[in-house]
Amino acid sequence: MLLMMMRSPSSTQQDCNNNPPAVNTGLNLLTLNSGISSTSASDIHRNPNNKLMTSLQVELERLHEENGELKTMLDQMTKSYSQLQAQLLIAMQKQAQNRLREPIKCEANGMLARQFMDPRLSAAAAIDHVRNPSVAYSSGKTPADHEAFSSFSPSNLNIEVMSTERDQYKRRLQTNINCAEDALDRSSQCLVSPNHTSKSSDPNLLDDDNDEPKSSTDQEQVPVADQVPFRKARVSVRARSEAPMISDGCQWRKYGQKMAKGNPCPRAYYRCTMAIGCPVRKQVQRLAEDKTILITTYEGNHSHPLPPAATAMANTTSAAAAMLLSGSTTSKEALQYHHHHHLANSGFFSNSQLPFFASSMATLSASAPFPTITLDLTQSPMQQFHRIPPPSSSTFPLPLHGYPINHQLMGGLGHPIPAPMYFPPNYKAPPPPAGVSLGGQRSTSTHASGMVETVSAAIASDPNFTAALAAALSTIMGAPRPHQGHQESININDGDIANNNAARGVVASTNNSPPSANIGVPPGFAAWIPTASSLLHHFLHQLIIYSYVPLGH
DNA sequence: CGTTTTTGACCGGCGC
DNA sequence: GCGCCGGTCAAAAACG
Repeated sequence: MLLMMMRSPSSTQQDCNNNPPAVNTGLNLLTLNSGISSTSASDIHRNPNNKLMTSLQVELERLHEENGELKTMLDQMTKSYSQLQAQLLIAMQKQAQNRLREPIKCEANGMLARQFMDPRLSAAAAIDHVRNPSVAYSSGKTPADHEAFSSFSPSNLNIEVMSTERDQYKRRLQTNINCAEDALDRSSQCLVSPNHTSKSSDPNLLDDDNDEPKSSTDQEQVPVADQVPFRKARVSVRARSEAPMISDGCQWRKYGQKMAKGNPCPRAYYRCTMAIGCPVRKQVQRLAEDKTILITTYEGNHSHPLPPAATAMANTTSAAAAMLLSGSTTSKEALQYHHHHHLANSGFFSNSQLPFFASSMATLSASAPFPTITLDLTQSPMQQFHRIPPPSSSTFPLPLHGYPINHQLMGGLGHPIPAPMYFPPNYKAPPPPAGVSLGGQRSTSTHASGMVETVSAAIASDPNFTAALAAALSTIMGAPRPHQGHQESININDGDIANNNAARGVVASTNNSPPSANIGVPPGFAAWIPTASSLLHHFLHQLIIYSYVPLGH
């Protein structure tokens, strides 16, 4: 597309004018090409070599930059598209299995694991699991990806899927399942209804305003995505900071401030201003008990390309939200990770490959109105070691590399918080620098991904986790089957996630990939365990990556 | 002068 | 219905 515009500026400009400026890149290219045509006419005659070359070089540089932006936007659009197709696939599988199985029964405690299920996210995980083993942290795609993926056409599935989803929704209502219908927010995740995707590729259509059905016809034809409930997830980050706001790589504009009940410190509301219509918002408030702790709560997914500094953060929050919504960690009562148990039983500390690290805690809160995952970066390892998870949340330890100290996050208060350094998602942490005190732990070179494996294995090896996972997945699949044992199913032993065939990447935030040969998903329940496990796996990986995000801009 | 922040008003959800 | 509360809006002020 860019080449065409370069070769034929006039026709391109006309094309851009003919089309409504739904896509931002169209406007950018229009400006770019206008610049080319305006500078070339007179300058060629005056100074045919120098000026022309200079202007061409400048324009070429701009072209490269915008090309990169276009690629990013295309990635996002492709991501949404793949998620939609995943949704279709899982709906078809559901239909096939629902015909063979009995209706879903509620759990004994009344809290359905399904409460935090978003079938679309799980479906995205599932299809990614099937499509590509190397999907987890790869945002790059090849033309072969799209070509192969395009063969996975949903067009012939639409009618059947929609009827299935409708029936499923009715059944859900009839069984009085509290499925969080009251907390719809389709904009908070990069998922759109099929009609949206088919009509436009503009990522801005993920906004709230575009979620409403345009007509009764649309409502009839697309009842699935518009009616299936969608939980709004939040990701909260606790960090010690004297600054009024922790810089996370994005640009924010304050649009409100309120005094929250029970807290003398006001709560500030920020909106992302990196793109018009970006739905992402965040709240910043100091903890009432400890005013040195800053609580930043993120909500929504960005509808625009992010700077490198913000990418990891966004991936983290997105992955956390996706994980929360996907139900991989299930409900508050159903699953509590007592990390003492993990530490004792999984060799969490005894692993000789683990260096000194600052531990962080991720707390999954099921409290209304929104499920929230809290990343606590304020506590020292020992504090967390003795910390008791709140009864309404699920907590598990998150090891974060402890060198060097993040003074921005810590606010100079002496708690070892991971250093803010940005690395690409598939980055492997370098070995600790020589001379770094490991606090009594053995000093070895450790990769972040290796730590992910350890923690993931620790969590996944918990029988409670597996049981809850089985319950959660069973709600997706329709009915549980006796799985083949989590240890066999969860094969997390390779630091390179892309090569891990057992735990294949599956989070909504990063999932564009070429499909694998085995398109069909095995209907067995055991096949789904690695998928959910990889969600957890990915989440942990992202959390560790987040510990390297640079602060400040 | 354009952008950002401030701040009171407004709105919707929820409980009583 | 009323009040409380969280969240958002928007006009005015402040800022660069």
